[in-house]
Amino acid sequence: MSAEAQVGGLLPPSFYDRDALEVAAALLGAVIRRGPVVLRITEVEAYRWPDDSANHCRSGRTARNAPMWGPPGHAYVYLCYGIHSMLNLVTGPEGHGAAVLIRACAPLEGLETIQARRGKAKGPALLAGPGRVGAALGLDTGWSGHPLFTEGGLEVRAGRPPEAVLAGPRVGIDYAEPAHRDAPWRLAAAGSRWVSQRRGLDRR
DNA sequence: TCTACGATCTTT
DNA sequence: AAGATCGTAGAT
Repeated sequence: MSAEAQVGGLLPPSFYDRDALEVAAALLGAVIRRGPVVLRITEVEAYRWPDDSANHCRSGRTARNAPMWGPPGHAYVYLCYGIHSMLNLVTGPEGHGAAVLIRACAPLEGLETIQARRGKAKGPALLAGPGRVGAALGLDTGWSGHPLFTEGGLEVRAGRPPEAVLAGPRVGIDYAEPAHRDAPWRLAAAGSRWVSQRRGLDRR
């Protein structure tokens, strides 16, 4: 069976219209496509609403996080450390500031394009780490707010979920309150090579 | 306006 | 252990 045959239809906005942690779990195994590049999601983090002190929306609406407050099923892309374009998928009803960060993917198609977009970057972990996912898809902040359920743009499609899932604390949010910093809101496909910073993840 | 720093990744 | 690299948010 080809990789293409495992790719389902576009996920509708209703798919995203629930708690970010639920959506995160359901997104493992789903497929992201932009042009020739097709990726399978292997690692995600939920940024929930309300009551999540690691969430970009924790202190209200800003120009940057505006898409997170909007309707579900849209991209939220922001620049991190001046270098990395981070892809999030907006969840929950309009008015809730929640999203799922895509942390890692397995490449299905478009390896040549991905390779070209890597530039001089080295290392075997091609798509482990949210910065690399953004780079592989050729994203920048101009994609923030883009719908994910329309043909031909940035598409998210149904896929086959993993057999087992790992969970652990989210990465890089030491500033959050302990309850949120330690919450196991990071999920990954067990046994996948395409998972970043494997430490701290346990079978749930 | 100014300043500190971040949901990162690589190299040393 | 630290550098690259810059937009954003909160303070002034």
